Amino acid sequence: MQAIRTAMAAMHQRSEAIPPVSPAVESLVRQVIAQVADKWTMLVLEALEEHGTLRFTEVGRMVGGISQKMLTKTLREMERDGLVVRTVHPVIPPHVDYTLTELGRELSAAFCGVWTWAETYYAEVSAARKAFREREGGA
Amino acid sequence: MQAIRTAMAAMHQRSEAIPPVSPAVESLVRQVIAQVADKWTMLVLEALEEHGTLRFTEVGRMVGGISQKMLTKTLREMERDGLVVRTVHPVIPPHVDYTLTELGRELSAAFCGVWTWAETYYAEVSAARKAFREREGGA
DNA sequence: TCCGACACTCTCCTTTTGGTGCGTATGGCA
DNA sequence: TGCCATACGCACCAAAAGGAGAGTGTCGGA
Repeated sequence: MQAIRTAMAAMHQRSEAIPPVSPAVESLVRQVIAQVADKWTMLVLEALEEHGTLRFTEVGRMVGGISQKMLTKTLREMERDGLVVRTVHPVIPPHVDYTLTELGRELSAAFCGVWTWAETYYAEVSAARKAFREREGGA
Repeated sequence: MQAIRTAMAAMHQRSEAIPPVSPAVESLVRQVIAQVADKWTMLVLEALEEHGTLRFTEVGRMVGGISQKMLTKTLREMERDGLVVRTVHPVIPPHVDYTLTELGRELSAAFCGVWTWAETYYAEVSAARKAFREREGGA
């Protein structure tokens, strides 16, 4: 069934779906979106937005339920993408601070709408899931 | 290093980081966010918002670069969560339509800010990545 | 004296994600 | 007669995500 893929690719190259922006920009935007539309990124963003500068373990506490591995990775990626600044204080028990950049704060503001949506409609999503289960799943 | 995890869990249970909302709601909201903050979900949402009602292959074309498996899965989850309506026309070459619900349109609107952010700042993200590479990576 | 704390890194392991390709039902078209 | 198109489900497989736990280096406190 690669016919569908071929058709997709062809259509995509001809960019029928996206007339206003160039394919290159589209691709970059999608890359950024895919990177940024991540659960942990969103959560860390929220934590830093709400509490300002935090150190490693504090971010972990605020986010809750994240492993150090994922925390390190997420923070590194956010630093790479210019969303946070990482400040290392070369003292003997290590001390590292993380702060949102302007870019990070902007993104946080943009995600605010999604948070609001989730808080506003999570009950409806639950209801929809229940209805779906009863319609297709259990019955 | 499960000390950190234990501390996190304890803190989280005591919900020091999230005073305004109850932990149960928080958990649900996070679940919804995690579900919805997905690359394909965002892309499908965009496609349906922009083009209205589409059928399976059309969604695939609009999104671009998605396999049928992921398309099916994403669409099913969105249907389950009440974001799209799936209408099956029982004709012999199968015909299935997908349309956003009001909930879906609201979410799409909420994500609009993130899209705008990405379009506005993708160049800065690229620059930040380049700088980071030069700082830590290659040099 | 010896453990804990910080901010990681590294290894091992399981789970999830995602791709490819095959099957399917059948009316319409060649 | 026989192949195509639609919207999938299913099986198999590779790759990536993600968690658990151990190691690190030094210093201050018990």
